[in-house]
Amino acid sequence: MNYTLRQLKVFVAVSRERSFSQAGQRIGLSQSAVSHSIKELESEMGIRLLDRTTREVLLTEAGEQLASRLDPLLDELNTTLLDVRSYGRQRSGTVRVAASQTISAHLMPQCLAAGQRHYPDITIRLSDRPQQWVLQSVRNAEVDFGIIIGPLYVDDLKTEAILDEPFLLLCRQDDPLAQQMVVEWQMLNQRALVLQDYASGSRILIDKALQQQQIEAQIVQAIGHPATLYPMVEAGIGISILPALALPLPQGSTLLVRRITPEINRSVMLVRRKNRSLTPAAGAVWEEVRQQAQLLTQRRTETRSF
Amino acid sequence: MNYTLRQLKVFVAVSRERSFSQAGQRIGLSQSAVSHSIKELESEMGIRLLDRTTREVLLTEAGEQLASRLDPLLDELNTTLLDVRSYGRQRSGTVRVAASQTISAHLMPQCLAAGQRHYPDITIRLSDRPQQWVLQSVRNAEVDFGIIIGPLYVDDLKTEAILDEPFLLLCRQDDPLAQQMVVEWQMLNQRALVLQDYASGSRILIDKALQQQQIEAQIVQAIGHPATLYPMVEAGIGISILPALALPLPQGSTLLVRRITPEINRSVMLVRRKNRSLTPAAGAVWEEVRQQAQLLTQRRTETRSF
DNA sequence: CGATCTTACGGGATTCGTAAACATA
DNA sequence: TATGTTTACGAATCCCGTAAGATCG
Repeated sequence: MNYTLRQLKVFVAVSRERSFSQAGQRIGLSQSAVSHSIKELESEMGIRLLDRTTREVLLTEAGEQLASRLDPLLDELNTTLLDVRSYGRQRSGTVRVAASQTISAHLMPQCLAAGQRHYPDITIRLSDRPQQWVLQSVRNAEVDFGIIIGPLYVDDLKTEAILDEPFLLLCRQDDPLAQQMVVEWQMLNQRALVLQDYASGSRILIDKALQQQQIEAQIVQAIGHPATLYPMVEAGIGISILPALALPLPQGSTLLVRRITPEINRSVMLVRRKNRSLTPAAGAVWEEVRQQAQLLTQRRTETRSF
Repeated sequence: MNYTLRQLKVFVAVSRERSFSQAGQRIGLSQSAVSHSIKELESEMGIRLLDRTTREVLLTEAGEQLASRLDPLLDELNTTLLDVRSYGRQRSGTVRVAASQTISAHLMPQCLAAGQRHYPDITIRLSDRPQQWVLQSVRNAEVDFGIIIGPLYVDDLKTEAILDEPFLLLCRQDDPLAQQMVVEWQMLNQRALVLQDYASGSRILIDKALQQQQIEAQIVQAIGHPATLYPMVEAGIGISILPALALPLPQGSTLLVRRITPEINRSVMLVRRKNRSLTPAAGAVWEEVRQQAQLLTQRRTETRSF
């Protein structure tokens, strides 16, 4: 059986209007096209559906039966398609994002705010977790997407770097290194370091940098949360290395920040399941985060700060 | 919104098969056609419905939603169309036929038998009524069609003559007219006639014939049912004029039948509402009656009887 | 490297509209 | 005769299939 949706729509239109020409006008077809469609539908049904004279168009018994059943069906079909389409346009629902702690604390707040502003109907649920958990959450589809620290190769997920920034030195004002505007990695040799632990994606990058620069590391503390670094350094337990995102320093801090050369960068990366579409809402949030990161980069370039 | 039934069918097929090529094979389309259909549907929906790699095809959230709602809908749509089509092919149900009494008694029995044989699922309900009631029943759609006696012009109904037959003379063996094989109308002048009443369509035709032949009518009895004519004539109350269909004579009758010249014909006509389709079953019965009439004509010609 | 989807493009079927023919009240 | 449907036919569109290209595992 080979019927067309158009034929059915035409038939329903005619059965409502009781006129070929008016039905055609209603659905944007010429009278002849309507006639042809009906004729073909009848031929495929093997039965006359409409009794037509020049004065009136009447439904046959079969036509009556078809029209009465087709009418609500086509309606529901249309509703279904409209629903799905509106779902496609829809920017609402809950979007789950997982991010490591530095990012959660320093990039996400702006993103959440901007997200609320642009998409009032989207609820963003942010989970701050160790980097490895973030990846796992993405793999398990527990979250729509994640934000991690790179460079990092994850070949079963789709990643996109959205921000590049240098690692910086954090020290007290009375530290010898404070004298220089730019510090060399070598100068960190044998110095006591307070670093984040491996829950942070940054830590492994710092390890790699120290190794590459052949610094003998004296890591006196490995901290879980980056905010704890400040009081540690302030207390003179050691100096620290932190990413630009950890700035600005907390209110009233007397610590100093210095560039380190050669510059070692880390990147912030969005990550999501490979070959899987995001929900429309998640897609919107993904874009929002990317834009916020881009905005941050711009602002840094303009002010020549980190 | 401009979606095609084919696109929807293709999508449902793909969502079931989880493969473009297999879906294509299933519904008789090439892989590329499937791809194109899906792409177009997605573009019209404004959202990706399927996440596809070379290894697997997965439904997105929107796709899942669409597929789950579309699947039963298309099923029901198909069922509806099949129902109507089978109704079109269907030769069952009740067909209501109205016929005047002569016809009910002498043509319809064979038609009913043949109808039962050819269409065991069709129930034919025959109503025998005066001619005027037959027409009214057809107009009111109380019956699917009627059978009347003509010639008769009915311009608000559609008529079709299916049988022509002469009026014949009915008399006793000892009647003077019995001597002749062919009787002239003139010979009926001043004779006592026993005729049907005006409930029969024939009566008015006989009146007309008598008038045309300038016969002075001496109608001694006007009978309701034709079967009553025989005992009347047998009893010597008068002679009668009856249509060929009223033959053969009842068992054991001693009466004779003679042609009358010039031959005056009546016709049997099918009649139904103008510009209205018959139900399939009624159409089948209509054809059956016509064929039976044709068969009767043939048999008469072959046997050279009336 | 094999299996699968996507894209490009030519050909064929479908379908549309104009206009004339036809039918009916 | 006026209104509305059917038919004929040229034209535009749509859709399919082949085949080459791209991608993923």
